[in-house]
Amino acid sequence: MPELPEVEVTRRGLMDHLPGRTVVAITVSGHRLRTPMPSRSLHEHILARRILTLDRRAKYLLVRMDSGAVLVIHLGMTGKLGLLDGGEPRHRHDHLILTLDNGHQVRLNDSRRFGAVMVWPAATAENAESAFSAGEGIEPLGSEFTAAHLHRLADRKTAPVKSLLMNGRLIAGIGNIYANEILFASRIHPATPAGRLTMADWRRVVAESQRILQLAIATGGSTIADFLGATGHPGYFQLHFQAYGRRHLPCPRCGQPIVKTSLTGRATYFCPACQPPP
DNA sequence: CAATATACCTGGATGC
DNA sequence: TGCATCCAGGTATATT
Repeated sequence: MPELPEVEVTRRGLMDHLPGRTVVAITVSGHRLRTPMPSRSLHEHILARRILTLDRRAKYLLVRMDSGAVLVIHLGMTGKLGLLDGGEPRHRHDHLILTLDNGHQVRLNDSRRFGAVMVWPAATAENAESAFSAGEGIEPLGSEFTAAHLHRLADRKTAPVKSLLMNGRLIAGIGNIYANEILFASRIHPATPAGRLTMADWRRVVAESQRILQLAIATGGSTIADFLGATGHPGYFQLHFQAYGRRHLPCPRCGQPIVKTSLTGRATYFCPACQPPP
């Protein structure tokens, strides 16, 4: 579910309520997510600690504790972080529950269990974070995200430009929905070999990525099945979709029916007229 | 090294 | 209504 905008919306929602709070109880489900739930580390390094702030890197949320330890949460495909009053019954697929000193709870609910929870203990957190961050791509809303940089990244690459946009080791946070939307707005066919894009193409990709991701954040992210921000509000960016999920519907620009294909195993939507094949 | 396949899971939609 | 099948926002690993 969640790509960069949904994770950022979640982060902002939690920022209003978590900093300053102390974690007074931790409950985990018996299940493993993409990685085993680090129950021991959670109790050793997160329990009884105060939350300082929350950051985001790629699609990961970093919850920074006053001890210097960091709780890292990834939402996978179906993960949601919700803020609850507390006292509510445990729900199916609640895999991590942090109870705060004001009685409220933060719950990670993830039916498909593709999410992940990790803990970086204070003693090694700096190294862990550098290593982690080095493995993630550049931030689309950061200063490194320039046409020149992308042009260099794509040099001589024959993989489809859509795959490059979605390759988290090169570019962080762009998943299937936003890759489709960005390429539609940039008028670039998703299957175009990445190395064939011109500087002018990349300038459009940069501008449209920033515009679309920021608009998505401002509208609360995309709610397709059941994404809710931390405060329980749905997102509305799906109302702005121009291509994603619109097979057979008219292209908002020229009226031709949107086509759906599969690229690298992912659903791919585009307008055959506005995004001519390479 | 790059492209592709597969695996991890549940649940909703669709079709018979 | 029941059952089988397909599909889904992500990512790591193995295999060509």
